[in-house]
Amino acid sequence: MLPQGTQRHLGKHSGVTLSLNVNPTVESAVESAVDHRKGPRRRGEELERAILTAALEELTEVGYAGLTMERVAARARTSKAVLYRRWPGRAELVVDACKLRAVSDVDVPDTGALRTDVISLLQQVSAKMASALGGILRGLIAEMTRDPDFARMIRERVHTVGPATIHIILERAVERGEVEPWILESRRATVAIDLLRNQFLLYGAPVEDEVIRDIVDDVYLPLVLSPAPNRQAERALCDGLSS
Amino acid sequence: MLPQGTQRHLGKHSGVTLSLNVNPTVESAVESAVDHRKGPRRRGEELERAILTAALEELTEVGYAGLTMERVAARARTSKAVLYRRWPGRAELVVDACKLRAVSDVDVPDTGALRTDVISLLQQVSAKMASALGGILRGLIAEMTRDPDFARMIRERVHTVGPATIHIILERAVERGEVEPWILESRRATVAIDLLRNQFLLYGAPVEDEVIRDIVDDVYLPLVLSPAPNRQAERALCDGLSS
DNA sequence: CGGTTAAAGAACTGTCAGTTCTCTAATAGA
DNA sequence: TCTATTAGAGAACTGACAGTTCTTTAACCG
Repeated sequence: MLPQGTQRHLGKHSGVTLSLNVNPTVESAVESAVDHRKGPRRRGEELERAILTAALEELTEVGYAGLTMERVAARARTSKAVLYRRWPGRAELVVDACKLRAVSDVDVPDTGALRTDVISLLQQVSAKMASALGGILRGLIAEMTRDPDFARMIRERVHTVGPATIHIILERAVERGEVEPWILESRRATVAIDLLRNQFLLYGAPVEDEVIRDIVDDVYLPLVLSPAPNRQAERALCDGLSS
Repeated sequence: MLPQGTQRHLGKHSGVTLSLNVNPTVESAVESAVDHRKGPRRRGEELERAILTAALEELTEVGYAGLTMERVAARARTSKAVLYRRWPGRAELVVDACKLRAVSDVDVPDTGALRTDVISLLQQVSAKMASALGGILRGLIAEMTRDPDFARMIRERVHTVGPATIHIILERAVERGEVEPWILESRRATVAIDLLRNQFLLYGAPVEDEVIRDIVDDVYLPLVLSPAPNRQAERALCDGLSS
């Protein structure tokens, strides 16, 4: 309505009003209707934690696409300007929020056999997808798909499930002689995680144990295990051991 | 500012203004400043095609996430209300726009051998991803990831690359004896397309022929071809045939 | 205590979703 | 041809939000 420049003039008008200390009743009435800036303020880490926590709560409720700076600020009971002093935009804020919560962290299984390692890993990831984090993950994966820059940011700054974890598992399998070393450089290495992600995105969570075993036994193990004279017999032996 | 109800009153005021036909100069000045509703109008299919074309152009320039009803309407030189008379929201408009352009259509290859069929299909898809459609595809895949309802809408109403096409190819391979019938029901069937999509989403377009051959020869064929006494010898034979 | 920094809140401009209203170009039917 | 109906085009509206600027004043430090 009025140009931005005239705000200063209005501020001076407020100053004039505040000079009416001779009548406390009038001053309180004016202040109550206009300005609420008095009160305890947070600074530094305490404030940032409150903001990141609010962001995570918004992520859980509305996903990445639905998250707004305005609502994060309101939830954290701070002002948008405070957010923009620290984070240039939504993406950076969300990345930091995910780091706080360790959204993507999993334990590296070490069961002594490749099959059970991979099944354990996929089960961990599936459980995470089925938790309150599932919606966050879906939104993050979608945004990574849409925006390669965001994907890079997440990969660089947030530890992600995938290549790193699966490679550790495969390295151990190589040491045990279950897998040949060239598999580590092959596209085959990450197929299990690729298919699990696919399943999650197409059919939602939870991904049942049966599906996980199918991915591992039907697709992944035939791809990565060292050649054997009779593959079907080997599979039957694995099934027997797991029962 | 004023309640919606008072619009009617303003309209009546306009009517009063238009009654000043006795002075054409005054009327032209008032009309030029107020209302531009005179002029030829499109109806039916011509109008819908203009809208869908505008939507496709916006999709190409800004992707799904950046597309707005307001800008589609402006680009099609129509009003938002006209859009909302036909489509409840963005998603439905975009789905119809993609149908118009046959965004996802590919020809089903029939080369006489599974390997060359699959390579041809993946090359077709890769070329499409590298075209102006690549950005549209990226945006659509992201939105399908984010919103399962949107994914269902796309799958039901737009012919999509993937399961259907690969199944036709596999059925022919079954008839030729290259593939056993149980593969059609297995998760293995769609692994090639899954990995191609992965490659596109992680590393962009184009997906090089070398990568496609890697996906097919290293991962897919070992998974789906009928067992043979010596797989390596068979692979060498295929390589020889393609040279 | 005084000066500086930055938090909290207000206010601003512009864009957009979704909606309602008005004027009037098309169309259909008598 | 005329009349009534439909719907297109544009205007205007409310509310939400991005990003920004300004003001007041709570913290903090020397």
